[in-house]
Amino acid sequence: MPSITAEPGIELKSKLFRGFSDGSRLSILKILVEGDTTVGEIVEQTGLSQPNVSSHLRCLSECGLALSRRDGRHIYYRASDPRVHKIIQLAEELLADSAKGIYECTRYE
Amino acid sequence: MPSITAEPGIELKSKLFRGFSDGSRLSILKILVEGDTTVGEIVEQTGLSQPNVSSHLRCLSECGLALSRRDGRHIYYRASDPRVHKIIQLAEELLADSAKGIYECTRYE
DNA sequence: TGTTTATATAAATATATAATTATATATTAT
DNA sequence: ATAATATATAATTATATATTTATATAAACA
Repeated sequence: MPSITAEPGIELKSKLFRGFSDGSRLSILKILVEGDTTVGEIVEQTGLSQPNVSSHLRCLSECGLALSRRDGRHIYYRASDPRVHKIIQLAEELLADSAKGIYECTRYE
Repeated sequence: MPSITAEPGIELKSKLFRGFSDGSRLSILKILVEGDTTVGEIVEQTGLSQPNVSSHLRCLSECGLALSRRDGRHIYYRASDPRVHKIIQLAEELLADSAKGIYECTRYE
């Protein structure tokens, strides 16, 4: 990523946003901000395959957006910080105001 | 994207976050939230190639995160909404805190 | 009008990532 | 110890996307 004045940590920040930038992960995050949830419940609620959910959860954990704890054979996941919820809410507000423009967005380069 | 209870608009929201989810775009956004900037200035400040910047600007515009206006042969871009800045700030805070948490961690349990 | 400057687009390539299928690990119960 | 349940990992495939190089458009100016 060639960049002259690239602020240090910019890659880290963009990685953080990747947690939110996929439909499956965002659905999962929206469940996690409501509270502790097992992988199985997430699988049920999203309709995604179990390995797929597991893979996304790993990504979210590594990015610092989710935390987990084991209880018996279940593993409970939750959002790591209330700001995860705030970020989603801000985006939803922003989107509500400019939804029309984004409808036509099909490219991401 | 197989999803049972996928909230309507979830794909749209995740698309919005894609604007932030790439290092080059995030660098550009951080410039845009400071105010009107020409493409040339962005190219200079980021060190990215002109076509690359142009391409990212198009994405940001289509996603509703940036607006533009032409003035002579220059085109000025800016963030579309103050919430763009807020979202970035929240993410930075979140990262700073989780980094701090790791830094301050002296116990290994 | 022709040239220079500023920005956008197109084509090609390389890389990243999401989802699937199959399998492994960890915990509890029998 | 074995089976059942819950979750994670690996390998594969398919698709998305970032970047480069080359070219096109649009405005200002000589």
